[in-house]
Amino acid sequence: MERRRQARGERRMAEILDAAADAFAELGYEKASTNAIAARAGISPGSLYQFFPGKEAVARALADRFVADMRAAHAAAFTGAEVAGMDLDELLDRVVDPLVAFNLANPGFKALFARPDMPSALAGSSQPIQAAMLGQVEAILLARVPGQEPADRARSARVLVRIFQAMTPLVAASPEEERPAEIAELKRVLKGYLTSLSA
Amino acid sequence: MERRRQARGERRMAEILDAAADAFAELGYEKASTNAIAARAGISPGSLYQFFPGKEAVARALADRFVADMRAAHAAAFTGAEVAGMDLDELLDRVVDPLVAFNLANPGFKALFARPDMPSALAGSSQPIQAAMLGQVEAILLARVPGQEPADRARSARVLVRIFQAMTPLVAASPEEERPAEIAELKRVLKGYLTSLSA
DNA sequence: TGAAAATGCGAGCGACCGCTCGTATTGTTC
DNA sequence: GAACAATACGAGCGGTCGCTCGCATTTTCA
Repeated sequence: MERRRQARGERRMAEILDAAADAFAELGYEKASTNAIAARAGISPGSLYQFFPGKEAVARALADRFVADMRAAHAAAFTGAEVAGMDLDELLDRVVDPLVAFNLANPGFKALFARPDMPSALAGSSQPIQAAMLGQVEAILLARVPGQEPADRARSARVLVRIFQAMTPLVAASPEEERPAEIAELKRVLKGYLTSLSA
Repeated sequence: MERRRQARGERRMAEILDAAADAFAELGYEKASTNAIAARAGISPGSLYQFFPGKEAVARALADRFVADMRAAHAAAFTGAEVAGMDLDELLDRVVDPLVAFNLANPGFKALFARPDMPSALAGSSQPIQAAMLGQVEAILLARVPGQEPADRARSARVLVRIFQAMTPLVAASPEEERPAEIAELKRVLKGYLTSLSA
C-alpha cells in the first residue's frame, strides 16, 4: 500500500514529525490535536492525512524516528559488548548521561516514552521505543548479571526502564542548577537496584 | 458557599465518587467523561452538577476520600514514629504491603496517583494524594536518615514516591501469580535506594 | 505536451466533550 | 398545608476532536 513519494513529500513528512514532536512536548499526546500539528507544520489538516492515516500513525512514525536518532547517536555506549567488565559507576555514566541528554534535547520524546496511561498496552504509539529500550537493557543485564533466569532478566529490564521513565520527567522539570543532583539520584536508584541483583 | 445537604444528597455524592473511581480506573482520567460518570452513578448529567461544580472537583473530592481511607486503614504503619530502629526489610513490608494492597483494592486510585501528565503541576486533581504521600515519606526519612539536609530529604521523598508510582502499575498489570515477584522487585528498588542514602 | 500521480487546501462532517438551564419532583420547615 | 430548598431530569449549548472530501495546483514521465 506504499505510495510513491516525491522529494517534497519526504520533506513534508519530516516537517510534520517535527511539528508533532513540538506539539506533544508542549501539550501532551492527548491534547495535541491533528489540526494543531498541521498548523505548526504550516500545512492544512487535509495535507497531514496525505502522509499519515491518523494521529496514532504520526506518533508511531515519530517514535520510530526517535529510536533511530537515539541509536545513531549512542549506539556504542548502549550496546553492552565491552560492558561486562566495566566499573558500575562508569557503566551508568556511559548509559544514563547520553539518554538523559537525549531526553532534554528532544522534549517531545518523553511524551511518547514516559506515558504510563497505555490505552490497552497493545499497539501503543510508544511501543517501538519501549521495545528498543527493553532489548538494549536486557543485553546489558545479560552481560552484567549472567546467572539470571530469562524471565527474571525480562522483569529486571522492565523495572530498570520503568525507573528511568519515571525519573526522567523529574530531571526535565527541575531547574537547570538542580539537574546534576537529580541525575545523581537517578543513577543512585539504578545502581542500588543493579547491585542488589548481583548479590 | 456551602449549601445545606440532605441525607439523600450525601448518599448521592458518595455514589458519584464510586462511579468516578470506576470510570477513572477503566477509562483513565481524561477519557472518563462527566456524562459517563453520571450514567454509572445512575443519575442524569445535570444531577452530577448539583453536587460538584465540575470534573476537577469530582476528582479532587475522590482524591481526598482516597487519602482519608488510606489514613484510616494504614495510619499506624505509615507514621514513622517507632520506625527509627526497625529493620529495613520489616519497615518496607510494613509500609509497602498495605499501600500495594490499597492500590489493588482501589483500581481508581492509580489513575489519580500515578499520572505524570500534570496539566500544569498546579492544583492538579492528584495534588492531595501527592502531598499526603510526600509528607509521610519525609517523616520516615527524618527518622531513618537523620543527617540529611532538608532539601535533600525533600528530593529523596520525591524520588521514593515516584518509584512507587512508577512500579504500582507494573504490579497491578501483572497476572496474579507474578505479583509477589513484582512486589519483591519494588521493595528491592526502594531498599537499594534507601541503603545508599544511609551510607 | 498531455495525462496521471502526488501534493495541497480548508470548510465542514459527525461524534463527543464539559456543562447549562428550564422544569418537575421530593423533602424540610414552620 | 403552604412556602421554600434540595434533588432530579435530559435536551441541548458552544466548543473541540479526528478526520473527510471535492477540488486546485504542482511534479513526473511517457
